[in-house]
Amino acid sequence: MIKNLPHKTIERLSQYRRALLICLDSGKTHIYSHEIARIQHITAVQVRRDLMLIGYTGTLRKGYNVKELIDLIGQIIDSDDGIHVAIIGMGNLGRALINYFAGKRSQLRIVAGFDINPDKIGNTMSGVPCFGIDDMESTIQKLDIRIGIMTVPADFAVEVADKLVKSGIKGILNYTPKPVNVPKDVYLEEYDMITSLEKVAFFVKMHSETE
Amino acid sequence: MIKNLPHKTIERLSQYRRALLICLDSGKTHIYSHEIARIQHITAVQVRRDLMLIGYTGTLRKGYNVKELIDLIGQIIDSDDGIHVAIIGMGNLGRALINYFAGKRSQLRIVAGFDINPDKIGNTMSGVPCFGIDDMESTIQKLDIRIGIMTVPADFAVEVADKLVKSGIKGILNYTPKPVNVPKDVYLEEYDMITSLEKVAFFVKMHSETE
DNA sequence: ATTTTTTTGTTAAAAATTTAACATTGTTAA
DNA sequence: TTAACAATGTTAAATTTTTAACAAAAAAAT
Repeated sequence: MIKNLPHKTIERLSQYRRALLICLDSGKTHIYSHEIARIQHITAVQVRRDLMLIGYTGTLRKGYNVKELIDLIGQIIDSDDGIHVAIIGMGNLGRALINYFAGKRSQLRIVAGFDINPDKIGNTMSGVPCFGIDDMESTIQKLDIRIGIMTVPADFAVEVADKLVKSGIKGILNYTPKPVNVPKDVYLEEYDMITSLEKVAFFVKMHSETE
Repeated sequence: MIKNLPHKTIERLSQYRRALLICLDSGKTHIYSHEIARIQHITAVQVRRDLMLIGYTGTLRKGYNVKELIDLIGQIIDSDDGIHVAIIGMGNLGRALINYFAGKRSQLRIVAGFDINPDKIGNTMSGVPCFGIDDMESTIQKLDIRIGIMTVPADFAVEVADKLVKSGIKGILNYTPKPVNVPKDVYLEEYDMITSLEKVAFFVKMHSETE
């Protein structure tokens, strides 16, 4: 793929695919742009525009072929072969993510978890083996892990991020409330649940004031 | 606050505040825009612009007064009195969120959890009492809960959202991978961890291809 | 005392993203 | 057959968001 797709389009493609997979399961073979739009709370124009950008052409008045579209989105956002992912921090959030992914056949496979708690090390959780933080560097290299999801307490965030970088990881998804720094050849995505909640609270307040 | 702040600014204000609170703890009384920027991986101009929008003026060559700025951000994004929040789904993710918030003195207080599992109902987790889903409507009204965080399995998402709306909730934060529909007087924020991970994977792939 | 430096605040420009407008074309209906 | 309709695909406009440019002023350096 030589295209230079907008970041937002990438996010939506992932979401379209999820919705499409559900449609497929329910036996639907075609779907209209406005149906996809309604599911995602966006406009039909935006859906069509995104699909235009990836060069997919639907059938006039029939909509889009669900299966074809799923495949095309896969060609664009997936890698040719599976990518290995690790969870660092096997607390509640780490386990939640593992369960989230368990059973989903996806190009992204969580193949290892890391923790400092000796009680967890050596066990497997939902099929994912837990290693000690000290073995992180070697294990990441041995298992060819490319992406790390950080779900450790905030105080460990910086240290863990540094270790991940040293291990040669290519992407980090940081669920810690603490921002971390990485060299620019490592893709970093940070998400903060507190910010999201505060945002909701703000708009709730906003709305109650303006009525 | 009569201002019409950009959504992105709201998000950043929440993040600035978090960083500022840490600064305050470490005894720092003033901070420069470029220091805030560096922490958040953004530019100093953006910080200054955001602060301009909320009408805060720093001291030339001294930077911003940390305490004052924290207070001002609070005036803008917080409500005058605390807002009550509920977690629906006391699984791993729900508990993770509760622990996240535990001990933080914040205007946002998680005052109830809900679950269908009878073993959990009646217990408290990190100080948050767990109620049955069936009691949701009455409990939400009794405790004056304004915001609901959905952390249930995807299959229950739609049902739970409908119940929340009927209970008179004003904002929903949906961590389910399933988009839900709400009337437009309810503020809805959806976040999907799988999308975030797929996005990281895409840009990792992207980067490896273009070198 | 004057110059340089550093930092803020703000206007203007640029870039990214969304929305609107509309041409096109199968399909259905009159 | 012809007209109306309903959907896609695409260009253009509008909006939102970010970045650049630069004036102003306090502090530091000369």
